[in-house]
Amino acid sequence: MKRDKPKYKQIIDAAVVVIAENGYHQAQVSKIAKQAGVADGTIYLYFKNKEDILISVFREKMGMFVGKIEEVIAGNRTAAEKLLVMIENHCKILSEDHHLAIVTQLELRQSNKDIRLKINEVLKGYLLVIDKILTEGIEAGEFTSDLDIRLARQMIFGTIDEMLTNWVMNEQKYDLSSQVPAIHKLLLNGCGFRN
Amino acid sequence: MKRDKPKYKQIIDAAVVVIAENGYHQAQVSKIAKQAGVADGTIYLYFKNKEDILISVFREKMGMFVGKIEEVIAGNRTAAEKLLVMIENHCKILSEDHHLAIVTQLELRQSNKDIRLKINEVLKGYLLVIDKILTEGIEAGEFTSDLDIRLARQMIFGTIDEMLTNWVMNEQKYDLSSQVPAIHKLLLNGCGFRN
Amino acid sequence: MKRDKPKYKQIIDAAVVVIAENGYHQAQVSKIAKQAGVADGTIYLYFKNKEDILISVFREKMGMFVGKIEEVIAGNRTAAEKLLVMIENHCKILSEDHHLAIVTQLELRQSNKDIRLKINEVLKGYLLVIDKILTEGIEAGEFTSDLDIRLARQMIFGTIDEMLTNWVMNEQKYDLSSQVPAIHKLLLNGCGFRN
Amino acid sequence: MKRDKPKYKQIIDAAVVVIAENGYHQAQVSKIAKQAGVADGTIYLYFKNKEDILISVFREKMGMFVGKIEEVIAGNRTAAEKLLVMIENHCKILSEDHHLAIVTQLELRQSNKDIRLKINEVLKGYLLVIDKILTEGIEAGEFTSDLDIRLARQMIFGTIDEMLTNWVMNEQKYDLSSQVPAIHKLLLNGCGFRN
DNA sequence: TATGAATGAGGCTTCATTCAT
DNA sequence: TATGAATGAAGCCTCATTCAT
Repeated sequence: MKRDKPKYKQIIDAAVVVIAENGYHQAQVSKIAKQAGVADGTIYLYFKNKEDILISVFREKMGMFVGKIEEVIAGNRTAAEKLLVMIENHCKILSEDHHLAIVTQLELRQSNKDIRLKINEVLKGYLLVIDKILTEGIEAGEFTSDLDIRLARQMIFGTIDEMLTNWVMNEQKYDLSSQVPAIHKLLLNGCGFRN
Repeated sequence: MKRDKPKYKQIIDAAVVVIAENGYHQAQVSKIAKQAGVADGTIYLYFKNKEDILISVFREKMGMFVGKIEEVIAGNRTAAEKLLVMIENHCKILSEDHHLAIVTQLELRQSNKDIRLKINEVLKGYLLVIDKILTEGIEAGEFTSDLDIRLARQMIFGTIDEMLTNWVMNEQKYDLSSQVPAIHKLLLNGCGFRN
Repeated sequence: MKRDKPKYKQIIDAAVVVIAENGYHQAQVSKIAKQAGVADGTIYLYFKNKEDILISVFREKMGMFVGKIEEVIAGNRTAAEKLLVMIENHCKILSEDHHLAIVTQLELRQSNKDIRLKINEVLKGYLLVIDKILTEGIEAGEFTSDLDIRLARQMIFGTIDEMLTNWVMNEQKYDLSSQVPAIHKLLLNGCGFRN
Repeated sequence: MKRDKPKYKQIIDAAVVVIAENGYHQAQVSKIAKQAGVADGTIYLYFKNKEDILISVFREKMGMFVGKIEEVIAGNRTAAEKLLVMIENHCKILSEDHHLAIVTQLELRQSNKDIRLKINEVLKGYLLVIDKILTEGIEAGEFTSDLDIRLARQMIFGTIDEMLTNWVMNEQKYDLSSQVPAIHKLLLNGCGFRN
């Protein structure tokens, strides 16, 4: 499998660096190849085309992302706690990788509709995690029973995303983690939380 | 003033149609000119360059937008009511202009950093409306007094934006207005609403 | 006759200023119209097209030029004296009109072959003055009798032209008139002068 | 080094042909590529932009030019002889390459100020050759000791240039070489030659 | 005569992708 | 597998000229 070979990951990582440092529209295949230390043509032994690189970037990084979040969530019992560690870890991962933060919050959004549709496919894993927390929360009586899961999910995802995008656009100047409790509380309230 | 001449608006409207129907990256100046019923060169009597067209589209439409919302809000007393009519009208305007919905929620986001920075300038007007509602709500005791206005604004804007983007990406198949009360309730709860 | 109307000269003079200050390729018709204080379309009531403006600039200015030189030459007796006052006056006219110097020595040379052929037609008047001096000089025994008039004319014109172009390219920093005696002597020697 | 690769010279030569046959302003990059037998994009692997092609044409050809002249001059002893072979060879090279003659005498002069400044840099090599001949001639007593080298250089260069331009504008109809002795004599006289 | 808004043709350059080695 | 030289399609913008007023 190509995805297991070292050059595959090498190219993905190079793409993240190049996109973060040059911007989406200035991330030419030749720049990515140079950053990865391979020839332009070599890229095409591992990826079908440029679009495939971009989607793969998102899939690989987001996969790691969702995996990590599912892992940490598992160690908690209540929906409220799970929501908290989800937000905490989301913020933590992006805080620790500034390049990745720029790429996912700003640059990859400039891609065209086709690519964004495929990115949305990848995002579904994250949305499922949210849905699961919401379902559990309702069942456990933590959240109001008339909660519209789809809308609540949009609130949770939209709020976190907006907060992160603002943070990145402000050049990641302030500390993200200090905002987590307040955001958590806003979202819990939104979901009609009572304990 | 050029902005008052009929051809200015004619070109802006043509741009919205062309971008919505062809996508951001396929919206060539020549297509916009053709749609507007003018020669290519005529575009440049009213706009400095292509970037200027795109920013102007956003500014004109968003300006109308914020103006409309400020207007309808003025007729209401409580922050909760104001928030409701704001969401209602936001949804109503986009529901009535599918092309505009596609352009603002999907296509213009593909623009480069320069254009997006200018678009963000325009968006500030909308964010100020939200802030005003929040401040009034806190002062009136409708919202919890320890509400972080910046985070609450990010929640409100992020949630509405995410809801709208989902709606547009689902090809505007379902009715937006029916979701407004539930979203309104989610956001009110988030703000610690009590009456 | 159009050439006698005030706007004709007004446009010619505007063209000299615009070309000198902006360069040949940046001298748009609209700039010339603005400088002349007329509308773009008015230009075309006095000139067939842009090429006609440029050729007219050269014809009007060069005509004045050759007229002036013929006039001052007439007051002298020997070919050597005539050559001297010709060079003196050529330098004097350009020294007194920096814009004209830039236009004739640098900018109009960027015109295409068609225009340059027509400019050469105008230049013939100047070359005839040189030829006349040379013929008189030979007949009077001042110049060597085996002088090839065509080549000598090329030497005289080429030398003066090169000197002037160097002066203009050096931003007219040094005094032209002080070089006249030395250039005069070089050219007289070239013609085999003896008195 | 790109300049040593065969395609570099191939494109330079194609540019000379295209400019000579179509004129400076009709020498599109695509025409040059076609004449060179390469794709349009290939041009940009060897040249930064169109301006770079034009300057390179002049530098390569003029470099060859000055090199050749320095070479043949070296085999002569007196300044008068050196001046003669310089003129002879200048005429010979252009006589043997009609395209190059058109390009250097007529077409490249239509370029804008930036390009001409860079062309002038290249020309300095030629002017230095002239200066060296003049200095040697004065030291050897062949030329008058009060000769102003700068003005004499302007005479020599201006005269040769004017003669060549006339020849090219007359469509190279007459034989250049037959004029060389007379021009040589004119210039020697101008320099106060005595042997 | 005078205006000036409108026209529309034309070319340099980038960059994803291929393929001979 | 790996290379990297070569390809070629595609679009923004300028500006001389016209013509309805």
